Amino acid sequence: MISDRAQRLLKVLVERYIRDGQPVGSRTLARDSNMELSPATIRNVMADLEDMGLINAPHTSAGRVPTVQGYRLFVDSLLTVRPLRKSLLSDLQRQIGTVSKPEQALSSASSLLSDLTAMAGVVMIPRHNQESLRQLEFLPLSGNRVLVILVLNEKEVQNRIIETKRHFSPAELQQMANYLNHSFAGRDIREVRQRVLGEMEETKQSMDRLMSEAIEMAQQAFQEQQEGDGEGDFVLAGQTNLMSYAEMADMERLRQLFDAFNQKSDILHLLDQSLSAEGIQIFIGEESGYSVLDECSVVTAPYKVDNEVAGVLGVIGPTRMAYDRVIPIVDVTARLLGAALNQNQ
Amino acid sequence: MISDRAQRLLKVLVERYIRDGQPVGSRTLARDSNMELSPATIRNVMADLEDMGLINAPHTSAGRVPTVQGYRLFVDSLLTVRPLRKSLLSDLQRQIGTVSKPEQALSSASSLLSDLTAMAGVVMIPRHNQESLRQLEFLPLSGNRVLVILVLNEKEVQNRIIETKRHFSPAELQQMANYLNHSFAGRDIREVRQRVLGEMEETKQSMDRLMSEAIEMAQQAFQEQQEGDGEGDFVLAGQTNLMSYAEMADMERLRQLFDAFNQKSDILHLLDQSLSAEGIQIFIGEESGYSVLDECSVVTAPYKVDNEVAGVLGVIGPTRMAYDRVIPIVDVTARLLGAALNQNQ
DNA sequence: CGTTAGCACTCAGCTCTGTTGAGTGCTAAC
DNA sequence: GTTAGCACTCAACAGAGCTGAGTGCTAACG
Repeated sequence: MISDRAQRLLKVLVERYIRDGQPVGSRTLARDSNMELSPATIRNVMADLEDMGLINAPHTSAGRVPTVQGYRLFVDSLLTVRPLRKSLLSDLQRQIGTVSKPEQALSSASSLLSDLTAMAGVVMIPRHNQESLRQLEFLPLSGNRVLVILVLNEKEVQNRIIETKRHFSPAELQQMANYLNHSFAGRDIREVRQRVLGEMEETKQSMDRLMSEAIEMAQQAFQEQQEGDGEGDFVLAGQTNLMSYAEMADMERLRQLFDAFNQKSDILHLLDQSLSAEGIQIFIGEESGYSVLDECSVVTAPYKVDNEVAGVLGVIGPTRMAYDRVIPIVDVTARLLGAALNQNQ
Repeated sequence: MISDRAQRLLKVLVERYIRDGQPVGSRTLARDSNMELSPATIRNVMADLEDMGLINAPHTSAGRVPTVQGYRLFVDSLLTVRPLRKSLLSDLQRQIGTVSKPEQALSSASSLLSDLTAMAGVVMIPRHNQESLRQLEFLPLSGNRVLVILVLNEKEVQNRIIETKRHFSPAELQQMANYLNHSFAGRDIREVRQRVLGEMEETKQSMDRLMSEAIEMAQQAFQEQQEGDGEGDFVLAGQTNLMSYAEMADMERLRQLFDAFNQKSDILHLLDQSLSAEGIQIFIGEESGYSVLDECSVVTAPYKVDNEVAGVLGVIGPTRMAYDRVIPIVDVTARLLGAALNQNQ
């Protein structure tokens, strides 16, 4: 339906528009395309492209600008990604690979994304989909409150406060912790959750009263746990980069976007969607479905730890971004971050 | 040196300028001041004020605008703060007082500041100036690395990883932790730090080898501790409010400010200065000494827990802010936050 | 029949222009 | 000391006119 020639011209037009942000006219396109066509011919083709909804003119006598559908076609079948330069690649490797703490790897990945693309870089913090309980500790607080410390996955420490039905002595708490550690240490946390629920029933009468109380406390501890975990979070760098783009110039739109960064929810939903995708995913303009991102594009890639998808990272910028550069950057960063987290854990 | 009449006029001028952001001319001022003076007289007075460096005119035939010194005089001796309305006060009390977790109190204080003032609200997270060690735990990791868990002040949990000289068995680690808990539990953390250093020397040969190794590890654990602690941090809300002020309109200035929020260092230094002050502190424009804040004013107040200054909170906005409203808001919020943290701990 | 040149037309953006209104400083009179 | 009057300044706005980039349409060309 869409001729080869028209596609080639669309490609040149989009590239040109991405390069300097001005609507592209027929003469410019004729020169740029190296196709030995006169501007008049180009104009005919452009009229066709406009009918197809791939480009449009901001006003009667301006050049043409790609529409969302135009970008889509461009990204899906016209784009030639340019591979990263060797030197840049080893730079990246050094900067992500050499950090000691995993949180550092995340934030440096985020900064790198934002630096390299001059846009905003986001890295969703990994949700370990397999968390094994290593050790559990109870410490008494004032009243009936107890501080629970959970050590997960070798070296991750989490803590929360639970309210118990009666007061427990330090010795009792110690005993309960011993029992729970003995029964559950080394198991996956989801398994623990389930077994705790199961044992609740089972031990109601049959067992030592203290043990069944221990199970009850464990249930509380792990239940809240789940909630705090699902919240999710991400590391962001370079929002301010977005301020320089003319497309974002009107304060109101930018403000909404910044607010979204703070509230995180919309952005998180979008990243969540990308979790299940295999490789690079691109949301152009309104495609994302979140109105805050209306004149933005988002390029994401999941990263893997232990061959399991652990999280997503990506870049947020104006629709008119250099996809050919951004895509490999996001891709490579995802791989490198996965590798760094793997080796480092 | 500066006549009473001139002061009264300066006050009206500043108030007027704060109200609607336009340079104030002699006719307006004559009307506003209710002083039965003609514009011509006012002009004479204004010329005097300009000579004193308290106001100036953006261009030849515009009205006058307060200078930094003008604001200073206004804030220091002319300002009449308007007390908060009863209803607002009880609103505040409800919103800060009823949260369960201390972190929630901090972030809700920050949001309240930003909502009420329509500017950016900052709350420095409290640095407990007295941290007592409650319990310490060592867990072996791969290689010679050990995970240290510190429980401070009843319910605060911190953890870090240290590298040991040789490999320790879990039993050894347990023994060392027992020893350290026995010797140091309940003591102030700074005291622990000092005593650890002292005992190092003392125990070098005289004691059990394991014990002296324990001391060495403790030193590592607490030393890094200090560093992580001094970093400081704050909760911020409502940066985007700043985008609506005409004063901040030029992107570059705003961008610098946002970057400062991210890097936090400049802002933290400023807040640090306010830690030692008794009550409300006000930095107007360049007074702060940090060029990012050049056209901003910062109003801060320390808040107390246990009658000891625990942290600082405040508001950042354009120099032209409604000081008479902002000051009581910051003041009351500081008190309420202190009360909330007190009762809740 | 696809391609091209030519032509009339549109429109954003710029500069130049004059006008208006708010404000000033100065001087002389009250 | 206070005020009225006057000449002057200047930002802001609106209108006019020009330019350059671009368009759609039509008719001619290979």
